[in-house]
Amino acid sequence: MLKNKDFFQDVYDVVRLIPFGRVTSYGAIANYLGSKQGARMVGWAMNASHILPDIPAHRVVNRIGLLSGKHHFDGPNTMELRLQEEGIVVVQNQIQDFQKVFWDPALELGLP
DNA sequence: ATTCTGACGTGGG
DNA sequence: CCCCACGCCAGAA
Repeated sequence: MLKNKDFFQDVYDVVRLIPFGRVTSYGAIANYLGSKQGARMVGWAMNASHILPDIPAHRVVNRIGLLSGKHHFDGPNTMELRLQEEGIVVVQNQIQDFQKVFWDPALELGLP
């Protein structure tokens, strides 16, 4: 994956690769794309992703497994609901067994 | 042009 | 444990 061509597009590509029932973090994606400190941009990319289809933004949370972006979905519980549908347990915006469901692109896909 | 604000993360105190 | 400052960069005011 070449970095800094279309950062947003790269982010979308990675997000699309997140397997069903797994989640990852903004920082993990940023790290995979070579911008270790660019986690904020990943969040910004998600913000713009709501227009695009097939972007499972609900599978992207912050580094501690907190649903920091739930307010950007249709309803206040949409994100949590989608995760629950995939078998992920969420209690008060916090993903349970976060380590188990965590999917690291740099680890699973290999460093670019 | 300048300033501020984030769906973040790390490090220091 | 909590709080704060910094780095990152795209948009909005």
